Amino acid sequence: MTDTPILHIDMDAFFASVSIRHRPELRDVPVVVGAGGRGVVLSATYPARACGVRSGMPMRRALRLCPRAVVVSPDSLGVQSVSSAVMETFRSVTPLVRALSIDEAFLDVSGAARRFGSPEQIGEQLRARIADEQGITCSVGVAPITTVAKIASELAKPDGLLVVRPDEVLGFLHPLPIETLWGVGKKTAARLHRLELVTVADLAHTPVSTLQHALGPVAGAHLHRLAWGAGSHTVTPRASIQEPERTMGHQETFGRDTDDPILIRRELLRLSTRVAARMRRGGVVGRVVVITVRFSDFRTITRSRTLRETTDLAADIYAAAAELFSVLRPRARIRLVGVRVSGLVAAARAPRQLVLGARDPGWFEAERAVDQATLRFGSTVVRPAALIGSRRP
DNA sequence: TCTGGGGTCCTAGGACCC
DNA sequence: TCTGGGGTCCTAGGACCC
Repeated sequence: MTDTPILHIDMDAFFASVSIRHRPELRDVPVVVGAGGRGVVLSATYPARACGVRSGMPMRRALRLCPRAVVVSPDSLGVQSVSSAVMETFRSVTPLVRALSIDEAFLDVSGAARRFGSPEQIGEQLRARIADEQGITCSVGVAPITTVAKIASELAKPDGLLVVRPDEVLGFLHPLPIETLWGVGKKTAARLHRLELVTVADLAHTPVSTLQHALGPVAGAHLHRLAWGAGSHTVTPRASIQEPERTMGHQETFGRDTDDPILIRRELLRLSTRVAARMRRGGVVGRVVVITVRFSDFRTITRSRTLRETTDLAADIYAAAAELFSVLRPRARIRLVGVRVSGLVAAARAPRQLVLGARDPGWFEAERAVDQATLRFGSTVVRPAALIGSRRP
């Protein structure tokens, strides 16, 4: 046992680093990863950041700030396979790995001390291995609790490692600005600033009731605990069968705002088809269909419908999505539509209801055949008739 | 400077049931 | 006649994270 067993490991500028690995001549050039047109910056190398480019920024603005930047499309990079390889490297040290996103994970290394050394040594070994095997750098936070390890890795960036020992936790946390805490974004920070709270110490020494009044009972109590160094002392890997993802969805911004209902319905069908295929691949079914509509003024609404039975069929998902859209009667032009299914459960565990007049089982067969054909021949081979010959605007 | 796409979790009101 | 309290589900929106 060690007293600082939690590692948080975070790749440095992940997408941008992978693009440099592919094209070493870009090493000292500003590189911006993202889609063109109306996209935003996914990731930028440090030379690009020196020009003021930040992730989340509209691409157009980034290129205005840094006209000589090289733009790389994220699709071409194969980041998923790099991510999988990195996670495998983590698992070679401990089974207690929890991926938080494509490029970061928590590790509990308390059981790995005898084979690999102290948490700090393990962190350095993993950094060296990832640099060696993947050609990218990462940063590591080492702490007794998850929340603190996460902050430590952020402060260690780029290409660093930071250890926070148990007796250092409060001394480490309290001088930090409140925005550093996980879950404190723009709006929450603004509310706290109105109470003249600036540092984590300020937060810690404010009565819980005051925070709850400002932020709500759950968020207020949660932040107060975080300010006193609360967090998990261990890491539970996600067991995909018992704990499937809770929602799955896709959305897409049109190249140009539109009010053409045929175009919009066609897009809803395309998105429904993608979501359903992914659900079947993941072995999940769901009951709640949610559509998202974003208007040209960026106002965004959602509409949802709970189905009588769970499904993983595009036909069901699209039927609900189209029905939800048809009652909207939007007046403004539309910028984006999305389709999402929530209330997901593992298909094997879903209650099988025998309903009178139940759906023709032919649908199951048809959509599974599509899955098979797609697997063998690619996604353009089989698709709904309404999508044939269509190009997105 | 005109703002992506993938998610998670919380809140709050109303329906409905006991 | 003017009135309860709790629990759960559904729906919509919002904040946040990467």
